[in-house]
Amino acid sequence: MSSKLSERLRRGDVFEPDCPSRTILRNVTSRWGVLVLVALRTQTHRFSELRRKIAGVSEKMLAQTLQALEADGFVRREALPVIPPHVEYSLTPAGHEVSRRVEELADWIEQSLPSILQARKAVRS
Amino acid sequence: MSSKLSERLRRGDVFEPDCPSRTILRNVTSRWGVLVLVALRTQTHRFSELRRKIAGVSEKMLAQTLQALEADGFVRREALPVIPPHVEYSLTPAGHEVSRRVEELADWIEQSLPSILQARKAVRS
DNA sequence: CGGAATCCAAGATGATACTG
DNA sequence: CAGTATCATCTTGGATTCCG
Repeated sequence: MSSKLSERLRRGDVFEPDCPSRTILRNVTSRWGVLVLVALRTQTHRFSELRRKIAGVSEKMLAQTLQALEADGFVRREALPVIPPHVEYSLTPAGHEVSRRVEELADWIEQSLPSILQARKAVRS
Repeated sequence: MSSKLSERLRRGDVFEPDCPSRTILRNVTSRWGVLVLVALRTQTHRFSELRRKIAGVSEKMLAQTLQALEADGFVRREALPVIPPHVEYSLTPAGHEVSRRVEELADWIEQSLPSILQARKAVRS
């Protein structure tokens, strides 16, 4: 480590327990955050569409995840003032940047799944 | 969706709740899994070295995380039969592949942190 | 439809003590 | 040193209910 603490904090350092980058990273890599980011890559989605696409997520967790990603500036929320309500979720430019990297990770795992499962040991996590 | 369910499961699909790829993804993107993978990129590490490098992790969680990543075939554990014990952790070839993608994500967040924090809203997750 | 609010179960995390 | 075991706690996650 050649850099001083102040420098590392300015630039962000996930190895520092109090660095905000850890929080961002947690939101992005959260159980549903990953899937939301990947799901929104192809197109904007309504709340209920996301719920269907991301099988297994509850309303509560999806709403919570979307709020966190919106707060971090990765997701844009547009509510059309109509009845019944109509809300569109899409990626911001920054969101597009992260989601690209998240998807690369997810894609690699999906494609490598067969060999991963073979190499997998019997030990349970 | 043009592919049938059977095909999607063969190849891995993180949007399928029962697909093993979701479990792998969770282990890899877990709170400490991400940091372990990035930490091991530069070099092999002993248990205590990892604990120091990944500030904030408890012994229990580090051990648990390492076991999960080892079970998935991403981390190799080598215990030298000496007293006191000496254990080395390193990445397998597959582990190197995932960690590369994980690091790209972490790096982007670290470097973009300033602009992310500016765009961040006051809403709390 | 798209949530917010509430309650509760389950899992993740941590501090501490102990051991080969 | 490198863990394991135990217990306490904090956070996640889900089901349900209600509302504009």
